[in-house]
Amino acid sequence: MATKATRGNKRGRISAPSVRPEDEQIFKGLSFFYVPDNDIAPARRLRINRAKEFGASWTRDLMTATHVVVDKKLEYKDVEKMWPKDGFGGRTPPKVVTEDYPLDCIQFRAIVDASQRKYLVNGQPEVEEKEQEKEPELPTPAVDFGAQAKSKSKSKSAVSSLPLKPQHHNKGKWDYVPRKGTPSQNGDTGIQTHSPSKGSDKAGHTPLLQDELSEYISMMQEFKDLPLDVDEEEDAQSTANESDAQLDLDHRSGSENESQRARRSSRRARPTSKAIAFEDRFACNRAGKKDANQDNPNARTIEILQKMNGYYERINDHWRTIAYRKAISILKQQSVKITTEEEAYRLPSIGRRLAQKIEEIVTTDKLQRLECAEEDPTDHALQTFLKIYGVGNKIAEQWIAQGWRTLEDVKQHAKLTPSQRVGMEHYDDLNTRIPRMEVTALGDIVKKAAAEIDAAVQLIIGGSYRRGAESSHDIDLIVTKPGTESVAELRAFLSRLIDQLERDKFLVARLASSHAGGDGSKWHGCCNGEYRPIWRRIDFLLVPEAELGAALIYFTGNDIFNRSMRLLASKKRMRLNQRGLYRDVLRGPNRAKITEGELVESRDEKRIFEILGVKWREPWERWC
DNA sequence: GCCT
DNA sequence: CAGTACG
DNA sequence: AGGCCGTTACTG
Repeated sequence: MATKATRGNKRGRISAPSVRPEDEQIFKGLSFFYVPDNDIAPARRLRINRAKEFGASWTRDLMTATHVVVDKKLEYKDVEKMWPKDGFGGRTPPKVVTEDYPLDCIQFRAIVDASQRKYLVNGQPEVEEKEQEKEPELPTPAVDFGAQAKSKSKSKSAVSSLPLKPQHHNKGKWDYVPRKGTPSQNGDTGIQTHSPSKGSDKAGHTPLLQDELSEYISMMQEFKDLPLDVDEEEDAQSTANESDAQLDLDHRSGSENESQRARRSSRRARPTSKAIAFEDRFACNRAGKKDANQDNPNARTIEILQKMNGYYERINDHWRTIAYRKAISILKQQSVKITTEEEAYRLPSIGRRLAQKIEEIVTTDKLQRLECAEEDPTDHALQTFLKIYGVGNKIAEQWIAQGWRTLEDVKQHAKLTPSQRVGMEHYDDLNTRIPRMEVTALGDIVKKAAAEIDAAVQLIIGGSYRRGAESSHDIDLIVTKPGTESVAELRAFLSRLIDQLERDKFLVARLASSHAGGDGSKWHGCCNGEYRPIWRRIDFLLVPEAELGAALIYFTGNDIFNRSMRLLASKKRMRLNQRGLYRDVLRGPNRAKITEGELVESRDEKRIFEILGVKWREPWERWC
């Protein structure tokens, strides 16, 4: 719409600049000196006029210019030679920029930073700047663990070496529920025994790189081999599964669409410099930690994209949310600031649109789309409503459609479920974060009560606490006991524990509890805080020891980490959930049953990582 | 929004 | 069943 | 065109 004015001239001759409304006069007070100093070429004449539309004046006198706008085909020395020998007489010399500069300003309706690298004229020395390598032309050769870019064809990772499932269709359910317990005692648990590539050379050679987890895998590999001079990354995983039998399907030739892959440069640093390697190790090492954020060079970009993501979440634009999440995840792993669209576009999970947004953020320090979104008057109400426990998009939307905008409106008019009522009445409490120390203390209270009921029961605090968070949104407790093989063996205990804690006035509300007799395994509710009468969210998860590993992965998270693990598993024709890691079964049209042998591992957290081909990561390294 |  | 919540 | 985590678990 903003371009309408010029559009009118489109096929006619270039007319005099129309004047833009006041608030678009971004160039007011600036005068541009163009190099070359003419407007003969229609294209640049158009650009000059366009700058005028936005308030610039076109000067033919270098001495009065605030900016020197240089044709991209010219060199800096062409500009330099017109520089007055006796200087500018005390006034600040004009800034030298390429012709992109005014265009960007216009596009973003703002005066952007003229000193950015992308506006440097050919041959123009950089002002200062330190890091930020120039990156001549070609992006660095990809060194993704797909590693096709390497001349050696040896590099493979276990990750890509298992046969990949094209997709997992079959939304139907099975009729059989596999039994508990991991057959880990039968040394055969290894998947490898079953990894006969089925001769499906074609099926199993895609180096999946698209999901979040694989990004981390690649990082971990980078980390791993950085002390060496980065020979190859392959044996990174060989330890992960002695299943090197599967290497047989590793001979994927260059068959695959490497061109496609090659487009995307790896975020792996080239091993050219130890300094770089070290830096990257540092970044990668911290990428998985919770505090990897603040000094990330892309922190501001991430911040804004996260806001945008939050908006789409509220809007319930599910798939867009996923795209943003992936992009943010990738961005967090970058050790270098991503400045331009092209730079961003090279990264996996970042397409044209996000790349453009990233550039806009970097150049203008904001995102128009976001500001626009935040102006939506209903958005504030949406944010408020969604923080009520038990209220999701549907309800929130309905309420807003009713015209309600505040909690007061809801309180007066809405019909609430019991859970939502708790969420309403303790809105502030439940949206207050819990300091780590308090989580510890509350956990101790529960542990003490539990010990009096059954000394053998173990309680493990999971969630963000286990990841080392300084504060948590709730308290996640895994309830397990040595020797147990099914949830049923723990249910009686939980029942007694809950009763006791309610008598103690520790537990104050139930939100979602498995009804006795059922086969439930979780209990959600509220407890009193450590000191003040403040309510805290608390979750119990019943876990037989036989499933502890899988449950720990689930309950430790974070959510994105879990989803990537599960996605990765599915690509390998396996399934991961809170009960265990399973190998997928070939299901007939009528959903043939799963046989018991399908459970691969559930007891040992590390084994699940291994079998999945993921290098072990400590809980605090699971921040995505 | 991105990817296959 | 849809909706919500859990990591 | 169709997938994007989980035959998740719980509520009404």
